[in-house]
Amino acid sequence: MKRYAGRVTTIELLPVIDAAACCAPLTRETIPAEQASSLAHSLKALADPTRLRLISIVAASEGQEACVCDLTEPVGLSQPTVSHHLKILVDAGYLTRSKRGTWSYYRLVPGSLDAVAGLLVTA
Amino acid sequence: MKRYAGRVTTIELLPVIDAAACCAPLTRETIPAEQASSLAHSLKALADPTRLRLISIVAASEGQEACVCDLTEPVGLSQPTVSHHLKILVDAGYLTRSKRGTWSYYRLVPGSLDAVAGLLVTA
DNA sequence: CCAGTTCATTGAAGTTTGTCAATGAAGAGA
DNA sequence: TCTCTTCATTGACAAACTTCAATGAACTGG
Repeated sequence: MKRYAGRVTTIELLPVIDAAACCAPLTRETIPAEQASSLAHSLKALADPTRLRLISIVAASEGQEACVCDLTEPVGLSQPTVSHHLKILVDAGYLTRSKRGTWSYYRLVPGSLDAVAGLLVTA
Repeated sequence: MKRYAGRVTTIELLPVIDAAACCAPLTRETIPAEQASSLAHSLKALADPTRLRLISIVAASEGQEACVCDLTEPVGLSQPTVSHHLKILVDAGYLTRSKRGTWSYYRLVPGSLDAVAGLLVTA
């Protein structure tokens, strides 16, 4: 029998900030399996070069927000692919989407990156 | 033509701490593609529930080290699979391996987790 | 109402990843 | 020397991921 992480139980996947609300840093004591899955999910959303660049571009943009059309050219990928990555980041709690007219504007969720970082740090 | 992250150029993949040595945090300015790949690589090594647990168990162990045989039972996976995950963590610079007799002992690289965390943090 | 723009979703194809069984290498102890 | 233990590597397979082209939904401006 093969086992795949996160397939056995149906765990609730929280946005980063909620996931960080409860827990001790990784190295203090052995992390429970469920928390490990949650943190892994948060990290996986971040563990892609394109998504890191998207976050970076959004955060560094005028007014701290950007629409899809601003993002396809810098990352050099098709619009559907960019939308796909953005969805992953929104679902994980790093970005928010607000639709105004025809455009979708994406913003960094304040504190979301610090929340994951805080779970990794040793201190 | 399909493009896959990290396949186009042959970039040198540094251990976490070296990768963190140079760079500004993610949100200050747009991260260059090469740095994004490097950081994504570091995060990917961490973005798995089993590997997070392995790090956690090793760090919380007696003497801050553990051998493979101590690790298979807690994570509930086969020995080859655990060795595989450990290799990924060593290659990424989070763990070191030291062989003593028949046993391989794994230790957390001090500062490695803080290094990645520092690249994510907003401040 | 029609044409054009922006963007999300769907479906498909190739790549990568996580896992195990089987095997092999290397040291420990009889 | 022979056997046992520990661990890494190999090969195979299924699931998940990344990407694109095609499509459709929704708003904008004539």
